Amino acid sequence: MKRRTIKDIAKESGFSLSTVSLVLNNHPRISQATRDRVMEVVRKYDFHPNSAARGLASKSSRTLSVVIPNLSRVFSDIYLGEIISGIYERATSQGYKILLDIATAQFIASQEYTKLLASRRADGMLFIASDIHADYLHVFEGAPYPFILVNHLFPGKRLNYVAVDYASSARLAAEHLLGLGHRRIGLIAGTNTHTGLIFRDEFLRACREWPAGAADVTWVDGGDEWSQRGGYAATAKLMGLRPDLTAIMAANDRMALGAMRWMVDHHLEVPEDVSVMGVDDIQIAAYVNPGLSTVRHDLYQVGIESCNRLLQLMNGEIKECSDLLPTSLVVRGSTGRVPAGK
Amino acid sequence: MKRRTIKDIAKESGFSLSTVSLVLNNHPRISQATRDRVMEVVRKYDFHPNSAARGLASKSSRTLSVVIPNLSRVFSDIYLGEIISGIYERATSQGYKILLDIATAQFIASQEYTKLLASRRADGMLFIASDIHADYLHVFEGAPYPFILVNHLFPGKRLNYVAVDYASSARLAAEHLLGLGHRRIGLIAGTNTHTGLIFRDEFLRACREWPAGAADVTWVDGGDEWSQRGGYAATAKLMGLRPDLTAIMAANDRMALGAMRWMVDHHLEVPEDVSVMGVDDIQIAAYVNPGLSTVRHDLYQVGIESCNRLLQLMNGEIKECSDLLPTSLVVRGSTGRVPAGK
DNA sequence: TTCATCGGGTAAAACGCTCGACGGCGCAAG
DNA sequence: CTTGCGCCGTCGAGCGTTTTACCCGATGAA
Repeated sequence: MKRRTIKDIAKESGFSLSTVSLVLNNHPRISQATRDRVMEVVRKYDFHPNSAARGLASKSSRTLSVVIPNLSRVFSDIYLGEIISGIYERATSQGYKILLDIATAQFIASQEYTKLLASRRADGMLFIASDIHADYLHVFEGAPYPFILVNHLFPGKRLNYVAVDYASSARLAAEHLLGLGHRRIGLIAGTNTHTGLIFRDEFLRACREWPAGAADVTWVDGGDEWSQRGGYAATAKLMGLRPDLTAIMAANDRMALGAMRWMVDHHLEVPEDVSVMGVDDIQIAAYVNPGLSTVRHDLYQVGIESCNRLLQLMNGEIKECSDLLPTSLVVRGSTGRVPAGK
Repeated sequence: MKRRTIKDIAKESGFSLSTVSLVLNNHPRISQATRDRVMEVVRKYDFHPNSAARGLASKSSRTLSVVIPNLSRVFSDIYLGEIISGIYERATSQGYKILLDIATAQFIASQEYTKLLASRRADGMLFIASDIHADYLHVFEGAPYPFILVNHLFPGKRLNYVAVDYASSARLAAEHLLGLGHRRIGLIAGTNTHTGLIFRDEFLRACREWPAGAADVTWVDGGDEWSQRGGYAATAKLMGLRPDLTAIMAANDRMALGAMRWMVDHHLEVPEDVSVMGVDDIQIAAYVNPGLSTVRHDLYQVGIESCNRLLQLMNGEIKECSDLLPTSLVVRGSTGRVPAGK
């Protein structure tokens, strides 16, 4: 069966090639009557224009590249799911498709991130995969291609980004704990991303400069995967170092859940003995017992916004972008006033 | 900055257009000397051939469409992640890219699944998103396009598929529990997929026909999301109906974890009071306490194999495919002999 | 010496669509 | 009755590759 082309539609409908093309692209130049006649034939043959030909002629692939990290359990991370859903929603609504890539060693080594754009396979790129070591991204400085770092940023590099405001999260969290009277706090940080470092540093700063008296913060690394396991191990370490801690602050909810689990396993009550706080407000945070106090990061919104910005970059509406999205405190049962006499 | 084309490379290297093209496609026709001369220029300009033009001329997009379900927390399902990783690995190794789509209502309603292939945006489709209601897939019967159902199947429809052998899983699980002496078993089934139904029916059959005496199986639905929450609720229901159950069989590990959680909350020991068993062998199954006995489903392999089959379908090596992948029993601590006197 | 063969390269016709330039026609204004 | 202008539609020149013939010169056999 021969594949149909726009030519067949033209012949059958009695109009010219160009007319059919214009109809298919909803060009206002064409009258409703003509449009109807053409569409009738289009529908009759269930015709769909060849996208390669379209891409070639129009110089646009109507495709966005999305690069996700190569963590073993990457998909199990709700974090990513939310972002991708947001991106998908936005991209689809604008007629764009999503080309998915995983930032494997191979992907990086063969510079696929450049090829994708240079070969026009994708019109722009949303990079969710960066950690602190992604120096190769410097090729995107100076914006040779529409490129956005999603929920990450590199201080000092001129790379477009859309991210949650981790510094503000750190402040909200610190103020909450300090306000409850905590002065000996354990911090489980993520140090393999710049956003993680920003969070840590701002949290430490806020605790140091608290008007009602500085807090004593001990911090440890929660591991590169920001996982429950990592949080558990980090908590063990913290409590070993400082058994007198009254609060644990984890840089994300999953690590916080690990911390809570450690408390249960060691017969410590949350928040009576130790308060535990996370960041992100993942779905399960509301369901654990006690509910996890956290700072809400709207990752879906990050996805939406990144995609928006990328589209704007692509059609020249903006030249660069460095958005920080607001966060908000979510107080649940896992944090409480510092125990009397502690 | 003008975009370079193959023409520029031809001019600069002193060869013809066709020669450059042949070089770029590793055609044996060209001598090593020529190849080197051309590649030198290619590298000098960091040239990457336009993929739309390629696609148009070669009639292949070198892209595979992957459609995933529209569950709210779909990405948090390790199940999907494993499959996609497998697909990605295989596709990439063959020079194919992945076009990701989510089976939203919109996606279905606008028949994107057809458009994608008809417009040649993708050369083939891997459909992971099907549930029992996906009747619209009938358009793929008779193989108008390379299409494979991943880890699902529709009895009675001639649709290609690659799936884990759920019937064999059911038998392995049943034999394990029956062999331990259990005769009053609660089954948490998933009924929104055909594979789920196959599992349930085969499990019931195996229990009915057990040589050493049929078991009494009570089954309930675990909910459409096959989630921990669903498993928890289903367990509550089962234990309400039949407080004398000695074993709970869940159609996947996540529901089994929900069941174990219910036991903990109700001060029942696993497996001393009640044995609990799952299916899939997700990563966490080995880490819970006690370890979850389960039937191992190698979802990564399902991804690899589906992609393999799709590629074979695409280049005509096979005409259809209905693969069932083997499963194996994994015994951990959550199942034990039926309690004495019960 | 002649001629078939072959390795290695080239010319040029697709591939199927977009879009800017162009033009015919009818109607209102001059 | 011209002229000008808008509205609708058409012409046709690309877009950047792939790929099928075809060509040419060297080589070896007859």
